[in-house]
Amino acid sequence: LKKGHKILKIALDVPVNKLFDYMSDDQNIKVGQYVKVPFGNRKLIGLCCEISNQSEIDKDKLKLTINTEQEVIFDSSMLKLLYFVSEYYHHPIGQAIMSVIPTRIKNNPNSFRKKELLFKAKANLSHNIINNFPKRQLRLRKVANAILKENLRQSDLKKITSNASECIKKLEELDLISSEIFIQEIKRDRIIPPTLNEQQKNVIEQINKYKKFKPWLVHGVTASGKTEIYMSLIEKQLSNSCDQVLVLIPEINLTPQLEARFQGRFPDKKIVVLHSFLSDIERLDNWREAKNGHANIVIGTRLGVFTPMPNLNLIIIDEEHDPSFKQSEGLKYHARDVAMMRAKNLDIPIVMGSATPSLETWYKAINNKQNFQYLKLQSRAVDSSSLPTINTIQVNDKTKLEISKKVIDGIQKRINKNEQTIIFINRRGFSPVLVCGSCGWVANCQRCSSRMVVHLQKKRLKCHHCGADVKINNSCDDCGNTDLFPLGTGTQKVEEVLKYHFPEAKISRIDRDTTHSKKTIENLYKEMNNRDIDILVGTQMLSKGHDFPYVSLVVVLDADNALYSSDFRASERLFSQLMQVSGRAGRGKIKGEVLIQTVFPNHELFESLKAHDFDRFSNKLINERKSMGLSPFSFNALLMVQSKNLEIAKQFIFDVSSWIKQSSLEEAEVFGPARPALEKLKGFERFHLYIQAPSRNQLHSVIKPWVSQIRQHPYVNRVKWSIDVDPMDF
DNA sequence: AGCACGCCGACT
DNA sequence: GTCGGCGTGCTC
Repeated sequence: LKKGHKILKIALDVPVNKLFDYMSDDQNIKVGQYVKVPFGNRKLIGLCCEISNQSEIDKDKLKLTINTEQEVIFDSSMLKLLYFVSEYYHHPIGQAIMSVIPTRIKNNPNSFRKKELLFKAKANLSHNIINNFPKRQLRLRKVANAILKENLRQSDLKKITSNASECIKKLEELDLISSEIFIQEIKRDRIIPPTLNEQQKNVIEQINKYKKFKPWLVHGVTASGKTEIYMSLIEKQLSNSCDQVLVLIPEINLTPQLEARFQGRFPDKKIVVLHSFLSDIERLDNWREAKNGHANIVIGTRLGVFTPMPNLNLIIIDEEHDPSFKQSEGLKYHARDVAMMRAKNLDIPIVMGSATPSLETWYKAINNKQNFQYLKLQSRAVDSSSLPTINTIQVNDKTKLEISKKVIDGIQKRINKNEQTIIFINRRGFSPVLVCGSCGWVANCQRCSSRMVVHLQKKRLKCHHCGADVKINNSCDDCGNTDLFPLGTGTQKVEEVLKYHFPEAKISRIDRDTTHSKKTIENLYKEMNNRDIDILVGTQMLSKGHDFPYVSLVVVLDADNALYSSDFRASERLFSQLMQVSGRAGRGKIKGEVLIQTVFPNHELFESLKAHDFDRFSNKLINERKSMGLSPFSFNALLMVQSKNLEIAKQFIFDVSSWIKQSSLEEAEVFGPARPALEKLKGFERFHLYIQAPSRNQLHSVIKPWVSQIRQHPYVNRVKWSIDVDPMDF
């Protein structure tokens, strides 16, 4: 090793589970900085993870780094977390690290958001001076007058005249104006915190007793005032100006209202948000505010769990049960579980809240596993709002797709009272498909083994898996018959039936087809709050914690298909969703009612729901899971393999399956290989292999050597494969 | 992953 | 003859 040279261990975005060694003579280089390096015959950007004077690699193979960036991206505690995450989820270290860095830095490490300037008149700028400007320089006068009148934002310059920036330059040369960085004034209407009830106070007091690592589950019915509890805990944690708190929330919940609510509660604290609707540069800006410790409160969706925060001392996870905390592509992490690891590493408390906790968390909490503490809120925070009455409506196979008379009457009653109705359709696996009346042919997707969904008003068929979009044929592909009709209930069809029954009512629909942007969702909430909508028809999106104060009726159609789903989590999800949508009713002063159409009104799920008894149904599910050895009584991983070539996929999955079956006779059970519900997706033939172990340690001790073995398989580069630890959709 | 190398078949 | 298809192997 040359004198003055160091060895850097660098994380690169390549699917090889190791760090790469490079030489550098940069004396100031620090762990966590970005470096550009030659890799093969391309140049890559990577993160310096270790600095050493040793290398296992032949000296003549070691290359020199090209350059390094000043900014330190991750400190050692973040790197420790990322090492752990890479191991836990069996994802290559370099890809794990690189995938959680804001994309903007990767593309252009030196990009900072351009600060907008604000131009101000200096004391010597006066009408007199302006009048003495040369007569011909009308534009200069115009700009000067504007600034004299009031401070001028850079973005407003063009409104005055086209060459305003030249005029500004001139005025600055004449020393008549000054400029400073423009800071958007945020309306900070201080929100006076509501008086807390006894149970809220009790919860807060208990949590505040501990300063060190402790996971808490706050289990409170909808509208029991969980957010106010978070606020109070945050207030306590932010006693110093440099203290930081991380709040993680589900994807759909992050609205400007929430941000405003936090800002109102903490008017003198810096709050930043991190979610997918931000532009890259905004995201980077906010991320940097968190990293340099300026931001006191970081509110983010799942990726937010990887935000560097030097003075983090509390993590809050709202709606802990929400599936959007699990990333399903690339590094398949669960933000809640990563947050647990992070809190443990930092020895700080972590608070999870939900009205319908995930079975896993609930089970851990009530049994104090992993140090978990369980806290329950029994009643709603606002006294006048009581829980809605829940009723089932018996339907049979023939009538289950129709809207029953009781529902129609209920809706009419609300319309008369100027109250609102929400119609919830559990669309999972249920959409209108195109069927041939004479031979029974069904329109399938060409690339996936799924059915095409009918979109009537556009007269098109769409595949909800790959996005394929084709015109509806007027005749059957198989027999040529023209008797094609849509079968099943979709939100559109329900909307049509409702229009027929209530021609005067204002009906809106919320689902994946109507709601691709944040704006439409926000508009919808606005319209609901202005009572511009009478009936809102929608899917799972409706069950995500939004307040609709004028909704007094919630109707659930199509609830049953989850009861006999092959997915063992389907009934947990349905129960949770129904409890959540039920919580949408009667949030204000109006008493709420929930009507559920079902073929099985006596099913335990509906009985528990009617009694608002989460524990009752959860205990039943826990017993089922226990007897079947499912999560949380086992620890699981799912190997997914896909290839355009069926034979290659088959060969690969059967090979690796036989490897693990041989090596894990004692520690784990292996199921499969099997074809998933969607055998073919986007033209790829798919296979799954499911691994189940009685303990976390056993699962990992089986998988770790196996994954290295998989990476040696001759077909590894001919198939797409990945491992999902703690999978959610199996 | 992304790229080069190398081995085959099918073209001006 | 060589162009390009894909299978294989490697990257500090």
